Amino acid sequence: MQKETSTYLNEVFIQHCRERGLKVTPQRITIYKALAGSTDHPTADFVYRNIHKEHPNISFETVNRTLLKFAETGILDVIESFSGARRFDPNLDSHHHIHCVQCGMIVDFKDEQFNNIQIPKQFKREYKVVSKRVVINVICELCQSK
Amino acid sequence: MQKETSTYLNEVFIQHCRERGLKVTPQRITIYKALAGSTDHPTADFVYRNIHKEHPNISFETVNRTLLKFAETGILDVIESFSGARRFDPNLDSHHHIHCVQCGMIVDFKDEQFNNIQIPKQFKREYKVVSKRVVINVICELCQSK
DNA sequence: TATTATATGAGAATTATTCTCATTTGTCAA
DNA sequence: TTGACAAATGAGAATAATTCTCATATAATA
Ligand SMILES: [Mn+2]
Ligand SMILES: [Mn+2]
Ligand SMILES: [Zn+2]
Ligand SMILES: [Zn+2]
Repeated sequence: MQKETSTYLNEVFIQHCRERGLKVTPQRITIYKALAGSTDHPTADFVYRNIHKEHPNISFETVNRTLLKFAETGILDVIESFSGARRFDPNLDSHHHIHCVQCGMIVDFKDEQFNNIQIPKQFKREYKVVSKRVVINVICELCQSK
Repeated sequence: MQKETSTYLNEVFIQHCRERGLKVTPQRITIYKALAGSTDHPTADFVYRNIHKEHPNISFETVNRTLLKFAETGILDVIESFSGARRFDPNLDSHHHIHCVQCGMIVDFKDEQFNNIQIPKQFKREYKVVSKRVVINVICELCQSK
């Protein structure tokens, strides 16, 4: 079962790469698996440290470049951050974010109504919309209790 | 008229500082004036370079610290960015952003309907809302033409 | 299996941000 | 007005985040 899931992920990923002209390297497979299905919003450093235990030979440089390459080819998104490190988002479904302004935690939420948000008419011609999202800045429970 | 506007701005700013326990320094006045009424979304470096021509004695460190202090005390906002440098927003009115994913340009837009966006019920108790905004990621006209 | 374009890893370079500390200055009370 | 003093400033160093360079390795293909 574990094995089958893994095999399935591999196949999905290989397909992704083929379609985008990316070589299927062990490093990329590792990084992809670390992110697939996650609703985290990690930094490159976070991904690196996460996989480092199991794969100590993958360099930070490769992790970072791979994440950027994945973003470039639509395998994941670069999302808004409030300075500090760049944040990646492996969840490509249309969704919105709750963002704690103190600790930087980002939580997904779904909302059909918000998905239908349209760019104002006056900007429609000028700008080609890539994506859109509601971002709610909050102080999370943990940060409130400090 | 120019003079009166300037005097008025000074008074508003002095009031701001008094209410927040900030000392009114020439550096802070300069930085405040450079931002007041602007709908830009500058980085600290941009603000620094802007005022440097006229005020070559103000250090980058002071500009940066002042912007952070202003953000801390509600004189301006730190807004979402997509990596690179932190972006500030002197426009405190409730508004939304169109953000070019190529050049980083950010344009304000107003929308009554979007202002009424509520945090989903299930999160209301857990998170204290600080602000909320629609962010529309686009490719701007200029970037499209490249 | 040989070719080749692409990817990787190490280290250096660059950019952005924060820290430290000696000095200066705004504020306030006398 | 004039100190006293807490806060602010500026210079430089330190740290964090990102990108670049280039020699080597490797996936894809024919
Ligand atoms: Mn997300
Ligand atoms: Mn704005
Ligand atoms: Zn938090
Ligand atoms: Zn643009």
